[in-house]
Amino acid sequence: MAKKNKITIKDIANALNISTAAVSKALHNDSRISEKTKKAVRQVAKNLNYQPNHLASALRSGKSKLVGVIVPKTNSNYFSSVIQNIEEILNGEGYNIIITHSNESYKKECANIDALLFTQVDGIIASMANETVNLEHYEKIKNIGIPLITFDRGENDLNVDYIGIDDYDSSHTIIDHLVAQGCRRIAHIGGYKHTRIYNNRIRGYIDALQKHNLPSDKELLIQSSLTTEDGKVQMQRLLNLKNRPDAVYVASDYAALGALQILKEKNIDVPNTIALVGFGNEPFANMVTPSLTSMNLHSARIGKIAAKTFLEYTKKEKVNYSLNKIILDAKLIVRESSNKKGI
Amino acid sequence: MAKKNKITIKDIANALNISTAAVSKALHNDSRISEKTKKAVRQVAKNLNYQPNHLASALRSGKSKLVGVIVPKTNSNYFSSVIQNIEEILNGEGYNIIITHSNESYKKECANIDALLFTQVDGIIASMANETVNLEHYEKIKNIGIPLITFDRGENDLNVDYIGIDDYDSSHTIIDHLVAQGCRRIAHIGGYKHTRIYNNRIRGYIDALQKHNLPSDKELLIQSSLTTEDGKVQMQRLLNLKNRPDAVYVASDYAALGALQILKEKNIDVPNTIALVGFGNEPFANMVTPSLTSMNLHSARIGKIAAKTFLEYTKKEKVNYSLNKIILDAKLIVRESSNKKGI
DNA sequence: TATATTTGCTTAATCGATTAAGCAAATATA
DNA sequence: TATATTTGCTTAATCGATTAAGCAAATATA
Repeated sequence: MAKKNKITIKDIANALNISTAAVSKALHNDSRISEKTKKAVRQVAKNLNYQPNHLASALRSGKSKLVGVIVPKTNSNYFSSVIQNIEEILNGEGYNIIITHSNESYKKECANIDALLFTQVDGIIASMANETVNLEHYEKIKNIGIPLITFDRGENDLNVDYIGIDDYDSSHTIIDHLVAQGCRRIAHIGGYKHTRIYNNRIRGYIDALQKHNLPSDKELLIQSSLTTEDGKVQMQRLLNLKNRPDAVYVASDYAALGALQILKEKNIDVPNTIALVGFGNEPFANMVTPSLTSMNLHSARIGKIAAKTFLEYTKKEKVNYSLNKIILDAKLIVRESSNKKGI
Repeated sequence: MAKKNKITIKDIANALNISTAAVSKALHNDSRISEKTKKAVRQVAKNLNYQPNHLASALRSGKSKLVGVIVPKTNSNYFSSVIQNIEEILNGEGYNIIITHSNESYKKECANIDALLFTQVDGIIASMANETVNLEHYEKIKNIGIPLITFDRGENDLNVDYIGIDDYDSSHTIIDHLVAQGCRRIAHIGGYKHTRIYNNRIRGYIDALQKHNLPSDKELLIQSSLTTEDGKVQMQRLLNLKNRPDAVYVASDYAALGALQILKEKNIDVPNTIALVGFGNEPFANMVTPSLTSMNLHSARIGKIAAKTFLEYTKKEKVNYSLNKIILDAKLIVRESSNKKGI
């Protein structure tokens, strides 16, 4: 019935014969409004089924109570878990989130940022696309003056808060583990060097090999897009080598999955002929046969910290960006694909 | 520098010594504004780096250009694919989407709807939580008069557009396949009957068995939450039967995965002792060993159709809800877990 | 009792963009 | 040439909520 005619504070004001200002204040529990009036306003609001118009209050207050989230993809468990935890924290403080994904495309990422700024979000929490090298679109966010928090894939150059794990150290943990398993010729299918986290993993890989006095063979270090498809391609490339590796450390579970499929196809014994370690601890790591050793990235904690970091900014008068790095320790989950001793 | 002082149409108007009305019209390419003025306005807007204030225009026009999406979970490939495709279509028409997930909880779903309505979305595309039986919160959306489109998990009682697959028919396809494989005692780990899609799958299962003159044993029909965890529990229950099934049709890949893990644990030959079929064709269906036969649900098409259905409504003067059912044919992807003949 | 403070509201401006109504100048038509 | 129409803008109201400024009545303080 009464479909179109939405209830506004004006309707409440008219019903009680008071001003809209009084209604607004009563609804916000202003101390200068009498309890009697407040009660009456709340009652009428309830009776009329009043729903505040968010656009109007957002326009007036300058706060949309929306936070934008940019992830490279939503169909990875890592990112969807981060998102869930961001949402949980922010919902509790009256914020809603707008989720966008770049699909690893720089162009899409730019479009996402434009869309989010257009929607007048109060802040942005982002993890960058693989393609992203130029950071101008992120500088745009900073220029507007709303909080910008990065996680997982961020860049030092941007000089904003960052939450992630210690990638350099994680590589050490993985190499230490593989060496302890008796592996001596360890390959690395890594991401692109221009992305900080992948660069750190590569550096960690090289330094850890050196630490163990193992040769660092150039043909064993591969840069990849880290998709399942490219994992297959790169694993095949490693198998084509005259001198094959006895272990492969892959910087993403998705690519590790592709590698595993090739290894199974070729009937290569995993872990005894070639041990395999992934990164990210996606749920399927536990589902495949052999189950995949992988690094757990604490997605839930990262999401919660990112959200809380944003909330910190909202309490400040002015946004002063700072590279506040929060680095968590990742945990290696050892499974069949790298456990030669069978326990 | 010029951080806080955002550029508005007033700034453009002042720069050119014309009215804000003229600027607004020029930016919207109104035919009553001269080309000369339009060019000047566009130039100044560009120079000043003008970004329209979405909240203001949304408030005035009554259109937020936001669409809410409610899914039970985002970490399933099915839902994330639907979302991606909704987004793709809607972005093309200038809409942004707000993604929320109920986490299968009725309470969370209610909260999501309130949050979306509060944000003044122009429409909602939803798939219901497992827990949802009462539909009052969805009626609220209808009362407000914005488009409501459901997919996958919808209810006839709601009488709104629905996009999904033919669940009843899908069960027939699966049973036909299992019977062709020589299975005679087929169990069904299904969802809750109160959810239409699961009820249809159950009805299809029962009718298909009858069609093949197979006994429909009550102990072989199980209602489940269809999580991986419950898949394990229910598979164990089936194995405890005196008269075990020789095939299990599970209404979700997640639960099928749990079932498969139990079967592997007990060293039961899949598919030869017990054949297994899942539903949803999640990516891991292809990753596990043995790979899992499953129903492909056309997530991309469903997302695109849902978005286009919403867009249809926006072209109409008034929203007239109608149960416009769009039913796609699901496709059975036969893999190792049910392929006894080996090809 | 006279003055100061507090209480409980109202008035009017405002956030930025859009739009109905209208007006003067330019152009078209009779 | 006189009138009608079109062009290109302006003025002012509006979307709904918030808030600074202010006022009268009630209460507190000197």
